[in-house]
Amino acid sequence: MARVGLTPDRLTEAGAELADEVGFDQVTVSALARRFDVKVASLYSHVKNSQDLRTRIALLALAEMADRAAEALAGRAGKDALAALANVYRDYAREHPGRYAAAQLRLDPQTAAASAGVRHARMTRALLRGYDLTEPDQTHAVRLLGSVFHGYVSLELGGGFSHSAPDTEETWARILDALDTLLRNWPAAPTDPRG
Amino acid sequence: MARVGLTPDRLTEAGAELADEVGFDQVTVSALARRFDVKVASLYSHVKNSQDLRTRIALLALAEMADRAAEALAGRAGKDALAALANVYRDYAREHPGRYAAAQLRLDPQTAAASAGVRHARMTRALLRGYDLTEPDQTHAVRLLGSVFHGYVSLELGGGFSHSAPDTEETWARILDALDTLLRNWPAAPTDPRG
DNA sequence: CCACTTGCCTAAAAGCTTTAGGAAGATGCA
DNA sequence: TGCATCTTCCTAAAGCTTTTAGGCAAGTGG
Repeated sequence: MARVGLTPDRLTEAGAELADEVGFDQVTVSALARRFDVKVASLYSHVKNSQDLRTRIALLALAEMADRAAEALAGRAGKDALAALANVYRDYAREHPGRYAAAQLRLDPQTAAASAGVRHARMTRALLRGYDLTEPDQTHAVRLLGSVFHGYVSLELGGGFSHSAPDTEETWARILDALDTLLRNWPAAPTDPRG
Repeated sequence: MARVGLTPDRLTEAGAELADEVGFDQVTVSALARRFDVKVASLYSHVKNSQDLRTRIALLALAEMADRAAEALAGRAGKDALAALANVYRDYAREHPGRYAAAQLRLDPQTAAASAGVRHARMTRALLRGYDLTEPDQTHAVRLLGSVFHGYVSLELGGGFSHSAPDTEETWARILDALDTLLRNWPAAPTDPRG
């Protein structure tokens, strides 16, 4: 009785909040039921199982980040755009660590293809149009940017850079500088080992 | 009866193998007990709890990677050393995905300080002595390398680069090239926004 | 050979996941 | 309004994991 009004979307949203509060791997069907003050089994009418719930949270996070990225990129080009996109990821991870962790969830190919992940790839490619890269190199650059953004954000979030002296703000700025320089002078052909 | 000869080290090693086979997050005290054909409670004499087990696996992975890195760096400098170190991480992650995942486990500061993590940091710094970087920049470069290595490896491992056209081998080579170039011409001061 | 330590065991409580089937609230149609 | 139906949430129950407490037997040392 006293229907609470559960829906897959409400559960996903609440699951995302829970993830940000206690960590993505602590998101459990039980915890979510507790949060709605409802019996555990009730959730299984709205969500297939635990994995399904986690996948939905991942998709939500990817979509939210893509929305932010699209807004940040609008009207920007070159280094401005680079910094804007990079900051979207970093800021999102800081504001929503659980959601960010969710976005790293390995999705099966079909789900991934239907996710906002493809928007991310497209936006990174769009950003690179501000630099002079032809096709094979553009893909390499997309992958480099993805690696740096994800690697930096996850190391920073995991405390990998704590305690050390120059603050991470400074490092972040310098890395964006470096990436911009690199993209503007992308080393052409595979260089000879004895360069 | 029939003592199996459990020790913390044997459990850790077996846990690492299990992680590589079924994924780090599937490493459970129960599964490990099954593997030794022993009752679950028996493991609790050797390992404090589930978290303790996971931490031990993480420390093992960090140490193994550090050993490989030390060997790979011996006698190398410059781009050779850069590629050698980078490949240690990439190869380790491919050979031991579960252990690599374990190495990302967030450790509490004390444990982290006593781990092989500090050797990794030292080796990256040593590698950078082959390039001309003075102190604040050196730290920035350490963080950049850490980000790229970790980011690339984890995206590649997670299938983030699958399906696309230029193969990842090629991209990896180009990224190492790019990093080498970047480190040799590290952009000096914070550049002006309108560079 | 006896005392002691250690290693693995049984037992049990507590939490999470998932399925099956029931009952009350909402909805739709006459 | 009245009744059938569907939906939402519930109880019950089985299975798995974690963790603690206490017991017996296998090695170890004197």
